[in-house]
Amino acid sequence: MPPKPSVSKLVPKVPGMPGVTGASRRQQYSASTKRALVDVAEELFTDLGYAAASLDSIVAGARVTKGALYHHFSGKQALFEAVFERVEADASRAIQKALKGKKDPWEKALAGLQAFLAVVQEPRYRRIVIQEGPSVLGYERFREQEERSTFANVLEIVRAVLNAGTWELEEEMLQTFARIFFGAMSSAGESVSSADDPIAAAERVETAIAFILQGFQVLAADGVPLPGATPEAD
Amino acid sequence: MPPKPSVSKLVPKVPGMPGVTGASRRQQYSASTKRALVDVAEELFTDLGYAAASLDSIVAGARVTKGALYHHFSGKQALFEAVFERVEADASRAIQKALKGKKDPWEKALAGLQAFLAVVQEPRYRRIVIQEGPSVLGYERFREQEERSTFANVLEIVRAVLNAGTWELEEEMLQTFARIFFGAMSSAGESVSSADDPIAAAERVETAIAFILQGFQVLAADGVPLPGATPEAD
DNA sequence: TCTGGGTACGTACTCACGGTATGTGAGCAC
DNA sequence: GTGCTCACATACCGTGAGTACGTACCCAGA
Repeated sequence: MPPKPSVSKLVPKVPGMPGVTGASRRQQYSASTKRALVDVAEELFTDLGYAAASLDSIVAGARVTKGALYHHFSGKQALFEAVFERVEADASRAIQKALKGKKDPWEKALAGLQAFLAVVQEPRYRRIVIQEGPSVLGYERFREQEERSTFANVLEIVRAVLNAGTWELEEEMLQTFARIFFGAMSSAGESVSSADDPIAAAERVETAIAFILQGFQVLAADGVPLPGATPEAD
Repeated sequence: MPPKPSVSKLVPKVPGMPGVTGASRRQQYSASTKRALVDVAEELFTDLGYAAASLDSIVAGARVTKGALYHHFSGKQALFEAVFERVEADASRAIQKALKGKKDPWEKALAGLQAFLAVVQEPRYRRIVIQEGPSVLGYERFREQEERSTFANVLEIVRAVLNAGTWELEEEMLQTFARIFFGAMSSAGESVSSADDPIAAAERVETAIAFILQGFQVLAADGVPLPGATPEAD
């Protein structure tokens, strides 16, 4: 319990909620105002979108004022970026977790795909990362962020799968394939989340991508070189 | 209410040499104010983005006032939608044109892919459709628009390619494959347009996608059924 | 214990921008 | 020429991002 000053004025009370004390948020969590702002912002950005979520409503939800917000963030966009990074980081961690322990590249790929499809269906990921991200951050910054988190996972998986055989791909070609798969999975994931039957849709996506990967295997077995590959002793 | 028998037309009087300054835009192009607004809006939305392009600057560029704008459009978003639809329609036409005359599905696919990669590199398409579209229109409306134009082209190509062999795919599975390829091409296209060497990057993408399609062919030759395919007499 | 500076806010304001309400001249219809 | 509508123009309003500045609190050092 922090030392109680004689009078705390301007306490934003919740009207009609006698159970909630009038103590200011600052007194309760003075150290975590920033987190409270990000929490509320994440919710409002998810529900309303960037433009429609006003700073007034965000600071009201966090029970602070705009002064506090501008103390911690340089502006609305910076607040959004904080939210964006957290959502991306969470998504990346979820995928990493799914990959954990899988040793076989194909198993890894399947687990990663499933985790990715799950993430893409989260409302906050869809809204904040996919829908608003490019517009608010600008395409360059959006791409940078993506590169460091979710895309990195896809790249890792693709690398594992494509290098599993007798190929040793050029880095640029590998990046190209990763881009292609990343886009394929994103788009497919979005279609899954807006499908009438998401479970069936997810299965179709998994089947389709597995089929594509199977094509890779067969080509490898037939000795067809991957484009941009340098032959490797087997 | 009786139907209007005549169409009111404003004939530009233009008594002599129309000076560039002075005369109101209404007198010169009163019938095409709407198009002028869309033209200017397209340019400003492309250069500045949706939020940063103010209506004041748009109406100033079109040499009208906000009253005129709100006479033709219900608001800023409606104006954006008009721009969006035109850009999408142009893109779709460009792809259709590239497909024209190609009979062989593989040839068709390659031409379509190249046209798509070209479209994705246009600044207005990148900014208005890819970057701002989902955010401004909302995901649902964005998806709808896409479905009717660019995606429809991809679907057509994928249908031609996948049905070329001995398969007859279920419609849903076909849609899934089309989604996957659409996403792959979008993502790849974006990476192409932001690459240091777009030409080389485009070649890599074409190579990679051709390789994937080759996998389909080989699997078909090996008699591996496409998932969701009903066998067909050959 | 006093004091000075820094931190973490709160308050009150400005300004730009989207949207609206209303005014107005030009051109038919009769 | 009178009245109506269309195609705008102008003036205004509300909202919301961002800013200037004040202030309570905390800690360090004298």
